[in-house]
Amino acid sequence: MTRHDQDRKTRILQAIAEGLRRNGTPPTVREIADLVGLAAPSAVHHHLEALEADRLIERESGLSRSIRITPSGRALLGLDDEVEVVRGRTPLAARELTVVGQIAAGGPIEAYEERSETLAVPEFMSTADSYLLKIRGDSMIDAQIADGDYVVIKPSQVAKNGDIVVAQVEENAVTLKRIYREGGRVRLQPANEAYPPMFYDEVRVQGVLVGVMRRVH
Amino acid sequence: MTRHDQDRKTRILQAIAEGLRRNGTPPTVREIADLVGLAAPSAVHHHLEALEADRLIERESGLSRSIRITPSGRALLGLDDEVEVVRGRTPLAARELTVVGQIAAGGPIEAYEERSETLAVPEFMSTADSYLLKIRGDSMIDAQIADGDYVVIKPSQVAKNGDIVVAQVEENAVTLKRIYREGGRVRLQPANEAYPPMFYDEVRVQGVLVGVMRRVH
DNA sequence: CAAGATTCCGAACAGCCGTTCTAATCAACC
DNA sequence: GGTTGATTAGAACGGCTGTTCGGAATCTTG
Repeated sequence: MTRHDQDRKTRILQAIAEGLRRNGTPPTVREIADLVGLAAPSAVHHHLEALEADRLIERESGLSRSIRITPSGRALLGLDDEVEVVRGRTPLAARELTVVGQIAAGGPIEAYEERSETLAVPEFMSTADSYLLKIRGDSMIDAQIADGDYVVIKPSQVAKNGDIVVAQVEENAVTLKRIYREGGRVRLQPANEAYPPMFYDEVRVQGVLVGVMRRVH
Repeated sequence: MTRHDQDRKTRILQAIAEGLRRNGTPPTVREIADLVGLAAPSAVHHHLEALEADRLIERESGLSRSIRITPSGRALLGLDDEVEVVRGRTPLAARELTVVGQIAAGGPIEAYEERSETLAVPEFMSTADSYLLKIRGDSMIDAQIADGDYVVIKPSQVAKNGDIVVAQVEENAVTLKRIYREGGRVRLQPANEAYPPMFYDEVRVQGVLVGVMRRVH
Protein backbone atom coordinates (compact mmCIF):
# COMPACT_ATOMS: atom_id res chain seq x y z
CA MET A 1 0.00 0.00 0.00
CA THR A 2 1.54 3.27 -1.06
CA ARG A 3 1.62 6.50 0.79
CA HIS A 4 -0.58 8.19 -1.76
CA ASP A 5 -3.30 5.63 -1.33
CA GLN A 6 -3.24 6.07 2.40
CA ASP A 7 -3.86 9.78 2.12
CA ARG A 8 -6.66 9.38 -0.38
CA LYS A 9 -8.38 6.84 1.79
CA THR A 10 -8.20 9.12 4.80
CA ARG A 11 -9.50 11.97 2.72
CA ILE A 12 -12.44 9.88 1.58
CA LEU A 13 -13.19 8.89 5.14
CA GLN A 14 -13.19 12.54 6.08
CA ALA A 15 -15.50 13.31 3.19
CA ILE A 16 -17.97 10.71 4.41
CA ALA A 17 -17.89 12.21 7.90
CA GLU A 18 -18.29 15.68 6.46
CA GLY A 19 -21.26 14.68 4.33
CA LEU A 20 -22.80 12.98 7.34
CA ARG A 21 -22.40 16.04 9.45
CA ARG A 22 -23.67 18.46 6.83
CA ASN A 23 -26.62 16.58 5.40
CA GLY A 24 -27.42 14.15 8.16
CA THR A 25 -27.17 11.37 5.62
CA PRO A 26 -24.18 9.53 4.18
CA PRO A 27 -23.01 10.80 0.78
CA THR A 28 -23.34 8.78 -2.41
CA VAL A 29 -20.36 7.46 -4.29
CA ARG A 30 -20.55 10.32 -6.75
CA GLU A 31 -20.94 12.92 -4.05
CA ILE A 32 -17.77 11.60 -2.45
CA ALA A 33 -16.04 11.86 -5.82
CA ASP A 34 -16.97 15.53 -5.96
CA LEU A 35 -15.83 16.15 -2.41
CA VAL A 36 -12.39 14.62 -2.87
CA GLY A 37 -11.86 15.67 -6.46
CA LEU A 38 -12.30 12.42 -8.30
CA ALA A 39 -14.06 12.23 -11.64
CA ALA A 40 -15.21 8.63 -11.65
CA PRO A 41 -17.46 6.82 -9.19
CA SER A 42 -15.47 3.68 -9.83
CA ALA A 43 -12.36 5.23 -8.33
CA VAL A 44 -14.27 6.03 -5.17
CA HIS A 45 -15.73 2.57 -5.19
CA HIS A 46 -12.26 1.10 -5.21
CA HIS A 47 -11.28 3.03 -2.11
CA LEU A 48 -14.53 2.22 -0.38
CA GLU A 49 -13.74 -1.46 -0.73
CA ALA A 50 -10.35 -0.88 0.86
CA LEU A 51 -11.92 1.13 3.67
CA GLU A 52 -14.41 -1.63 4.29
CA ALA A 53 -11.65 -4.25 4.31
CA ASP A 54 -9.90 -2.16 6.96
CA ARG A 55 -13.17 -2.13 8.93
CA LEU A 56 -13.21 1.63 8.95
CA ILE A 57 -16.62 1.75 7.28
CA GLU A 58 -19.52 -0.61 6.68
CA ARG A 59 -21.86 -0.79 3.73
CA GLU A 60 -24.98 -2.58 2.56
CA SER A 61 -24.20 -3.84 -0.90
CA GLY A 62 -26.25 -2.09 -3.58
CA LEU A 63 -28.09 0.14 -1.17
CA SER A 64 -27.80 3.85 -1.69
CA ARG A 65 -26.30 5.98 1.05
CA SER A 66 -25.66 3.02 3.29
CA ILE A 67 -22.10 3.83 4.36
CA ARG A 68 -21.53 3.86 8.09
CA ILE A 69 -18.32 4.82 9.83
CA THR A 70 -17.26 2.26 12.40
CA PRO A 71 -15.87 3.17 15.81
CA SER A 72 -12.41 2.40 14.42
CA GLY A 73 -13.00 4.83 11.59
CA ARG A 74 -14.20 7.50 13.95
CA ALA A 75 -11.17 6.96 16.16
CA LEU A 76 -8.87 7.26 13.16
CA LEU A 77 -10.42 10.57 12.24
CA GLY A 78 -10.08 11.68 15.82
CA LEU A 79 -13.57 13.13 15.71
CA ASP A 80 -14.61 11.67 18.99
CA ASP A 81 -14.20 15.27 20.05
CA GLU A 82 -16.34 16.78 17.38
CA VAL A 83 -19.12 17.74 19.71
CA GLU A 84 -16.87 20.14 21.49
CA VAL A 85 -15.80 21.70 18.24
CA VAL A 86 -19.32 22.25 17.11
CA ARG A 87 -20.51 23.58 20.41
CA GLY A 88 -17.27 25.37 21.09
CA ARG A 89 -16.82 23.89 24.50
CA THR A 90 -14.18 22.11 26.44
CA PRO A 91 -13.50 18.57 25.36
CA LEU A 92 -15.92 15.95 26.52
CA ALA A 93 -14.14 13.66 28.88
CA ALA A 94 -15.97 10.60 27.68
CA ARG A 95 -15.44 7.62 25.47
CA GLU A 96 -17.68 5.23 23.64
CA LEU A 97 -17.68 1.75 25.12
CA THR A 98 -19.35 -1.39 23.87
CA VAL A 99 -21.96 -3.28 25.80
CA VAL A 100 -20.70 -6.78 25.23
CA GLY A 101 -23.57 -8.54 26.89
CA GLN A 102 -25.56 -9.18 29.99
CA ILE A 103 -24.08 -10.78 33.02
CA ALA A 104 -26.05 -12.61 35.63
CA ALA A 105 -25.29 -11.35 39.09
CA GLY A 106 -27.41 -14.15 40.49
CA GLY A 107 -25.55 -17.12 39.16
CA PRO A 108 -23.18 -18.09 36.39
CA ILE A 109 -25.82 -18.20 33.70
CA GLU A 110 -24.96 -16.01 30.86
CA ALA A 111 -21.90 -15.20 28.84
CA TYR A 112 -21.03 -12.77 26.11
CA GLU A 113 -23.50 -11.93 23.45
CA GLU A 114 -23.06 -10.73 19.93
CA ARG A 115 -24.16 -7.16 20.22
CA SER A 116 -22.90 -3.83 19.09
CA GLU A 117 -24.64 -1.46 21.46
CA THR A 118 -22.34 1.25 22.69
CA LEU A 119 -22.73 3.90 25.36
CA ALA A 120 -20.74 6.97 26.17
CA VAL A 121 -18.99 6.55 29.48
CA PRO A 122 -17.37 9.33 31.50
CA GLU A 123 -13.62 9.23 31.29
CA PHE A 124 -13.18 9.54 35.02
CA MET A 125 -14.71 6.11 35.54
CA SER A 126 -13.25 4.17 32.62
CA THR A 127 -10.16 3.39 30.62
CA ALA A 128 -9.82 3.17 26.86
CA ASP A 129 -10.04 -0.61 26.81
CA SER A 130 -12.94 -0.91 29.22
CA TYR A 131 -16.18 -2.50 28.23
CA LEU A 132 -19.71 -2.56 29.59
CA LEU A 133 -21.94 -5.26 30.99
CA LYS A 134 -25.60 -4.97 31.83
CA ILE A 135 -26.50 -6.48 35.17
CA ARG A 136 -29.19 -9.06 35.54
CA GLY A 137 -30.31 -10.19 38.94
CA ASP A 138 -29.82 -8.77 42.39
CA SER A 139 -27.01 -10.79 43.91
CA MET A 140 -24.83 -7.68 44.21
CA ILE A 141 -27.56 -5.50 45.64
CA ASP A 142 -25.70 -4.85 48.89
CA ALA A 143 -22.83 -3.43 46.86
CA GLN A 144 -25.33 -0.96 45.44
CA ILE A 145 -25.42 -2.69 42.08
CA ALA A 146 -28.97 -3.28 40.97
CA ASP A 147 -30.72 -5.15 38.19
CA GLY A 148 -30.45 -3.22 34.96
CA ASP A 149 -27.35 -1.26 35.94
CA TYR A 150 -24.48 -0.93 33.53
CA VAL A 151 -21.11 -1.76 35.01
CA VAL A 152 -17.82 -0.57 33.58
CA ILE A 153 -15.26 -3.38 33.48
CA LYS A 154 -11.54 -2.85 33.09
CA PRO A 155 -9.90 -5.91 31.56
CA SER A 156 -7.40 -7.44 33.97
CA GLN A 157 -6.20 -10.89 34.93
CA VAL A 158 -5.29 -9.86 38.44
CA ALA A 159 -7.44 -8.60 41.28
CA LYS A 160 -7.00 -7.68 44.89
CA ASN A 161 -8.83 -9.47 47.66
CA GLY A 162 -12.31 -8.03 47.96
CA ASP A 163 -12.42 -6.59 44.46
CA ILE A 164 -15.58 -7.01 42.45
CA VAL A 165 -14.55 -8.94 39.37
CA VAL A 166 -15.89 -10.62 36.27
CA ALA A 167 -14.90 -14.23 36.84
CA GLN A 168 -15.10 -17.06 34.37
CA VAL A 169 -16.02 -20.16 36.33
CA GLU A 170 -16.93 -22.48 33.50
CA GLU A 171 -16.79 -22.57 29.78
CA ASN A 172 -19.04 -19.74 28.59
CA ALA A 173 -20.14 -18.83 32.08
CA VAL A 174 -19.06 -15.58 33.68
CA THR A 175 -20.37 -13.90 36.79
CA LEU A 176 -19.87 -10.70 38.74
CA LYS A 177 -18.81 -11.24 42.35
CA ARG A 178 -16.41 -10.17 45.04
CA ILE A 179 -13.31 -12.34 44.98
CA TYR A 180 -11.36 -13.69 47.96
CA ARG A 181 -8.47 -16.11 48.02
CA GLU A 182 -8.72 -18.45 50.98
CA GLY A 183 -6.21 -21.22 51.49
CA GLY A 184 -5.78 -23.01 48.22
CA ARG A 185 -9.10 -22.02 46.72
CA VAL A 186 -11.13 -19.04 45.64
CA ARG A 187 -14.35 -17.73 47.13
CA LEU A 188 -16.76 -15.79 44.96
CA GLN A 189 -18.96 -13.83 47.32
CA PRO A 190 -22.32 -12.36 46.30
CA ALA A 191 -23.37 -9.14 48.01
CA ASN A 192 -26.77 -10.46 48.98
CA GLU A 193 -27.53 -12.56 52.03
CA ALA A 194 -29.96 -14.63 50.04
CA TYR A 195 -27.14 -16.03 47.93
CA PRO A 196 -24.44 -18.32 49.27
CA PRO A 197 -20.77 -17.92 48.41
CA MET A 198 -19.33 -20.15 45.73
CA PHE A 199 -15.98 -21.91 45.99
CA TYR A 200 -13.69 -22.91 43.17
CA ASP A 201 -10.24 -24.37 42.90
CA GLU A 202 -9.52 -22.03 40.08
CA VAL A 203 -11.27 -19.14 38.36
CA ARG A 204 -10.16 -16.93 35.55
CA VAL A 205 -10.49 -13.24 36.29
CA GLN A 206 -11.45 -11.38 33.15
CA GLY A 207 -11.76 -7.89 34.55
CA VAL A 208 -12.42 -5.73 37.58
CA LEU A 209 -15.28 -3.35 38.26
CA VAL A 210 -14.32 0.29 37.91
CA GLY A 211 -17.69 1.99 37.54
CA VAL A 212 -21.46 1.73 37.78
CA MET A 213 -24.07 3.60 35.79
CA ARG A 214 -27.79 3.53 36.36
CA ARG A 215 -30.63 5.08 34.46
CA VAL A 216 -33.66 5.83 36.59
CA HIS A 217 -37.00 5.79 34.82
CA MET B 1 -57.42 16.94 8.77
CA THR B 2 -59.04 13.67 9.59
CA ARG B 3 -58.26 11.35 12.45
CA HIS B 4 -57.11 8.61 10.14
CA ASP B 5 -54.63 10.85 8.45
CA GLN B 6 -53.21 11.96 11.76
CA ASP B 7 -52.50 8.42 12.87
CA ARG B 8 -50.92 7.46 9.60
CA LYS B 9 -48.72 10.48 9.63
CA THR B 10 -47.49 9.75 13.14
CA ARG B 11 -46.87 6.18 12.16
CA ILE B 12 -44.81 7.29 9.18
CA LEU B 13 -42.81 9.62 11.36
CA GLN B 14 -42.11 6.73 13.69
CA ALA B 15 -41.08 4.60 10.75
CA ILE B 16 -38.56 7.22 9.67
CA ALA B 17 -37.11 7.34 13.15
CA GLU B 18 -37.03 3.57 13.29
CA GLY B 19 -35.23 3.31 9.98
CA LEU B 20 -32.77 5.91 11.13
CA ARG B 21 -32.08 4.02 14.31
CA ARG B 22 -31.72 0.65 12.64
CA ASN B 23 -29.74 1.50 9.55
CA GLY B 24 -28.16 4.79 10.44
CA THR B 25 -29.64 6.26 7.30
CA PRO B 26 -33.10 7.59 6.54
CA PRO B 27 -35.40 5.11 4.79
CA THR B 28 -36.55 5.49 1.20
CA VAL B 29 -40.15 6.15 0.28
CA ARG B 30 -40.67 2.50 -0.54
CA GLU B 31 -39.02 1.32 2.64
CA ILE B 32 -41.40 3.52 4.59
CA ALA B 33 -44.28 2.00 2.67
CA ASP B 34 -43.16 -1.45 3.78
CA LEU B 35 -42.73 -0.36 7.38
CA VAL B 36 -46.18 1.18 7.70
CA GLY B 37 -47.99 -1.29 5.46
CA LEU B 38 -48.64 0.79 2.38
CA ALA B 39 -48.37 -0.68 -1.10
CA ALA B 40 -47.69 2.41 -3.16
CA PRO B 41 -44.82 4.86 -2.82
CA SER B 42 -47.15 7.59 -3.96
CA ALA B 43 -49.25 7.17 -0.84
CA VAL B 44 -46.19 7.67 1.32
CA HIS B 45 -45.18 10.61 -0.79
CA HIS B 46 -48.50 12.24 -0.06
CA HIS B 47 -47.99 11.95 3.67
CA LEU B 48 -44.41 13.13 3.44
CA GLU B 49 -45.61 16.34 1.85
CA ALA B 50 -48.02 16.82 4.72
CA LEU B 51 -45.30 16.08 7.27
CA GLU B 52 -43.04 18.59 5.60
CA ALA B 53 -45.80 21.19 5.57
CA ASP B 54 -46.15 20.64 9.30
CA ARG B 55 -42.39 21.16 9.63
CA LEU B 56 -41.99 17.77 11.26
CA ILE B 57 -39.53 16.64 8.59
CA GLU B 58 -37.34 18.23 5.94
CA ARG B 59 -36.39 16.89 2.53
CA GLU B 60 -34.16 17.70 -0.40
CA SER B 61 -36.39 17.35 -3.43
CA GLY B 62 -35.37 14.46 -5.62
CA LEU B 63 -32.54 13.33 -3.43
CA SER B 64 -32.67 9.81 -2.10
CA ARG B 65 -32.72 9.22 1.63
CA SER B 66 -32.72 12.91 2.38
CA ILE B 67 -35.47 12.98 4.98
CA ARG B 68 -34.51 14.62 8.24
CA ILE B 69 -36.65 14.79 11.34
CA THR B 70 -36.86 18.31 12.69
CA PRO B 71 -36.67 19.10 16.41
CA SER B 72 -40.45 19.48 16.35
CA GLY B 73 -40.79 16.02 14.90
CA ARG B 74 -38.47 14.55 17.45
CA ALA B 75 -40.35 16.25 20.25
CA LEU B 76 -43.62 14.85 18.94
CA LEU B 77 -42.17 11.36 19.03
CA GLY B 78 -40.71 11.98 22.47
CA LEU B 79 -37.31 10.60 21.47
CA ASP B 80 -35.07 13.55 21.90
CA ASP B 81 -32.17 11.37 22.97
CA GLU B 82 -32.60 7.93 21.70
CA VAL B 83 -32.20 8.14 17.98
CA GLU B 84 -28.88 9.86 18.06
CA VAL B 85 -27.43 7.66 20.73
CA VAL B 86 -28.11 4.37 19.10
CA ARG B 87 -27.26 5.16 15.55
CA GLY B 88 -23.92 6.44 16.68
CA ARG B 89 -23.89 9.20 14.15
CA THR B 90 -23.08 11.88 16.64
CA PRO B 91 -19.50 11.37 17.69
CA LEU B 92 -20.20 10.97 21.37
CA ALA B 93 -23.54 10.63 23.00
CA ALA B 94 -22.51 12.53 26.05
CA ARG B 95 -22.82 15.98 27.48
CA GLU B 96 -20.85 17.94 29.97
CA LEU B 97 -22.75 18.57 33.17
CA THR B 98 -21.79 20.66 36.14
CA VAL B 99 -21.39 19.29 39.62
CA VAL B 100 -23.22 22.00 41.51
CA GLY B 101 -22.37 20.70 44.94
CA GLN B 102 -22.69 17.98 47.48
CA ILE B 103 -25.98 16.93 48.87
CA ALA B 104 -26.46 15.23 52.16
CA ALA B 105 -28.50 12.10 51.86
CA GLY B 106 -28.44 11.83 55.64
CA GLY B 107 -30.13 15.05 56.57
CA PRO B 108 -30.81 18.47 55.18
CA ILE B 109 -27.37 19.84 55.82
CA GLU B 110 -25.83 21.21 52.74
CA ALA B 111 -26.91 23.32 49.82
CA TYR B 112 -25.41 24.46 46.60
CA GLU B 113 -21.80 25.37 46.40
CA GLU B 114 -19.91 27.61 44.09
CA ARG B 115 -17.94 25.13 42.06
CA SER B 116 -17.14 24.61 38.43
CA GLU B 117 -16.35 20.92 38.28
CA THR B 118 -17.92 19.25 35.30
CA LEU B 119 -18.21 15.64 34.24
CA ALA B 120 -19.20 14.03 30.98
CA VAL B 121 -22.49 12.21 31.42
CA PRO B 122 -23.92 9.67 28.97
CA GLU B 123 -26.74 11.13 26.98
CA PHE B 124 -28.98 8.17 27.63
CA MET B 125 -29.20 9.05 31.31
CA SER B 126 -29.43 12.81 31.16
CA THR B 127 -31.04 15.78 29.50
CA ALA B 128 -29.39 18.95 28.34
CA ASP B 129 -30.41 20.91 31.42
CA SER B 130 -29.51 18.24 33.95
CA TYR B 131 -26.96 18.82 36.64
CA LEU B 132 -24.95 16.67 39.00
CA LEU B 133 -24.82 16.27 42.75
CA LYS B 134 -22.33 14.27 44.76
CA ILE B 135 -23.87 12.18 47.49
CA ARG B 136 -22.80 12.40 51.08
CA GLY B 137 -24.13 9.99 53.61
CA ASP B 138 -25.89 6.67 53.29
CA SER B 139 -29.54 7.46 53.85
CA MET B 140 -30.40 6.26 50.33
CA ILE B 141 -28.33 3.11 50.52
CA ASP B 142 -31.31 0.81 50.02
CA ALA B 143 -32.01 2.58 46.74
CA GLN B 144 -28.49 1.57 45.69
CA ILE B 145 -27.21 5.10 46.06
CA ALA B 146 -24.01 5.15 48.09
CA ASP B 147 -21.77 7.75 49.64
CA GLY B 148 -19.62 9.35 46.96
CA ASP B 149 -21.96 8.54 44.10
CA TYR B 150 -22.79 11.17 41.53
CA VAL B 151 -26.49 11.55 40.83
CA VAL B 152 -27.90 13.08 37.67
CA ILE B 153 -30.76 15.46 38.45
CA LYS B 154 -33.28 16.66 35.92
CA PRO B 155 -34.73 20.00 36.96
CA SER B 156 -38.45 19.69 37.55
CA GLN B 157 -41.02 21.18 39.88
CA VAL B 158 -43.26 18.16 39.69
CA ALA B 159 -42.70 14.58 40.74
CA LYS B 160 -44.68 11.39 40.93
CA ASN B 161 -45.29 9.61 44.19
CA GLY B 162 -42.26 7.50 45.04
CA ASP B 163 -39.84 9.44 42.86
CA ILE B 164 -36.45 10.24 44.27
CA VAL B 165 -36.24 14.01 44.27
CA VAL B 166 -34.09 16.91 45.32
CA ALA B 167 -36.33 18.69 47.79
CA GLN B 168 -35.76 22.06 49.36
CA VAL B 169 -37.10 21.87 52.89
CA GLU B 170 -35.67 25.08 54.32
CA GLU B 171 -33.84 28.10 53.13
CA ASN B 172 -30.51 26.83 51.80
CA ALA B 173 -31.22 23.24 52.73
CA VAL B 174 -31.86 20.58 50.13
CA THR B 175 -31.97 16.81 50.48
CA LEU B 176 -32.33 13.75 48.29
CA LYS B 177 -35.25 11.53 49.27
CA ARG B 178 -38.21 9.61 48.01
CA ILE B 179 -41.30 11.81 48.01
CA TYR B 180 -44.83 10.80 48.94
CA ARG B 181 -47.92 12.96 49.29
CA GLU B 182 -50.04 11.83 52.22
CA GLY B 183 -53.14 13.70 53.17
CA GLY B 184 -52.33 17.35 53.28
CA ARG B 185 -48.62 16.96 53.85
CA VAL B 186 -45.50 15.55 52.28
CA ARG B 187 -43.37 12.66 53.45
CA LEU B 188 -39.71 12.56 52.55
CA GLN B 189 -38.63 8.96 52.93
CA PRO B 190 -35.00 7.89 53.27
CA ALA B 191 -34.04 4.50 51.83
CA ASN B 192 -32.36 3.35 55.03
CA GLU B 193 -34.09 1.86 58.02
CA ALA B 194 -31.76 3.73 60.34
CA TYR B 195 -33.28 7.03 59.25
CA PRO B 196 -36.86 8.06 60.01
CA PRO B 197 -39.13 9.69 57.45
CA MET B 198 -39.53 13.45 57.59
CA PHE B 199 -42.84 15.24 57.25
CA TYR B 200 -43.44 18.71 55.91
CA ASP B 201 -46.44 20.80 55.13
CA GLU B 202 -44.75 22.01 52.03
CA VAL B 203 -41.55 21.26 50.16
CA ARG B 204 -40.20 22.65 46.97
CA VAL B 205 -39.16 19.99 44.48
CA GLN B 206 -36.14 21.16 42.56
CA GLY B 207 -35.50 18.12 40.43
CA VAL B 208 -35.93 14.38 40.03
CA LEU B 209 -33.29 11.68 39.91
CA VAL B 210 -32.64 10.34 36.43
CA GLY B 211 -29.27 8.66 36.79
CA VAL B 212 -26.56 7.41 39.09
CA MET B 213 -22.84 7.16 38.42
CA ARG B 214 -20.27 5.56 40.67
CA ARG B 215 -16.54 5.29 40.39
CA VAL B 216 -15.09 2.22 42.05
CA HIS B 217 -11.57 2.55 43.34
C1' DC C 1 -78.15 8.08 -0.40
C1' DA C 2 -75.51 11.39 -3.05
C1' DA C 3 -71.70 14.33 -3.42
C1' DG C 4 -67.39 15.57 -2.33
C1' DA C 5 -63.11 15.05 -0.24
C1' DT C 6 -59.55 12.10 1.31
C1' DT C 7 -56.64 8.27 0.88
C1' DC C 8 -54.63 4.75 -1.58
C1' DC C 9 -53.15 1.90 -5.54
C1' DG C 10 -50.84 0.89 -9.79
C1' DA C 11 -48.16 2.24 -13.40
C1' DA C 12 -44.89 4.88 -15.44
C1' DC C 13 -40.89 7.98 -16.08
C1' DA C 14 -36.68 10.28 -15.60
C1' DG C 15 -32.87 10.56 -12.93
C1' DC C 16 -29.74 8.72 -9.38
C1' DC C 17 -27.08 5.03 -7.40
C1' DG C 18 -23.95 1.12 -6.77
C1' DT C 19 -21.39 -1.78 -9.38
C1' DT C 20 -18.60 -3.78 -13.06
C1' DC C 21 -15.48 -3.79 -16.87
C1' DT C 22 -11.96 -2.00 -19.92
C1' DA C 23 -8.57 1.06 -20.83
C1' DA C 24 -5.64 4.95 -19.83
C1' DT C 25 -2.38 7.10 -16.66
C1' DC C 26 1.07 7.15 -13.20
C1' DA C 27 4.94 5.75 -9.98
C1' DA C 28 8.45 2.73 -8.65
C1' DC C 29 11.81 -0.53 -9.71
C1' DC C 30 15.05 -3.42 -12.13
C1' DG D 1 13.12 1.57 -21.28
C1' DG D 2 10.26 -1.88 -20.14
C1' DT D 3 7.58 -4.19 -16.55
C1' DT D 4 4.60 -4.32 -12.89
C1' DG D 5 1.19 -2.81 -9.89
C1' DA D 6 -1.66 0.80 -8.21
C1' DT D 7 -4.84 4.53 -9.28
C1' DT D 8 -8.12 6.78 -12.01
C1' DA D 9 -11.24 7.66 -15.99
C1' DG D 10 -14.97 6.48 -18.81
C1' DA D 11 -18.82 4.04 -20.18
C1' DA D 12 -22.38 1.05 -19.43
C1' DC D 13 -25.76 -1.93 -16.83
C1' DG D 14 -29.50 -2.89 -13.95
C1' DG D 15 -31.77 -1.67 -10.01
C1' DC D 16 -33.42 1.87 -6.85
C1' DT D 17 -35.63 6.40 -5.91
C1' DG D 18 -38.47 10.42 -5.97
C1' DT D 19 -42.11 12.07 -8.36
C1' DT D 20 -46.30 12.44 -11.18
C1' DC D 21 -50.77 11.09 -12.88
C1' DG D 22 -55.20 8.80 -13.41
C1' DG D 23 -58.42 6.23 -11.31
C1' DA D 24 -60.28 3.23 -7.66
C1' DA D 25 -61.47 2.73 -2.91
C1' DT D 26 -62.77 4.71 1.39
C1' DC D 27 -64.44 8.05 4.43
C1' DT D 28 -67.05 12.32 5.60
C1' DT D 29 -70.76 15.34 5.25
C1' DG D 30 -75.14 16.91 4.39
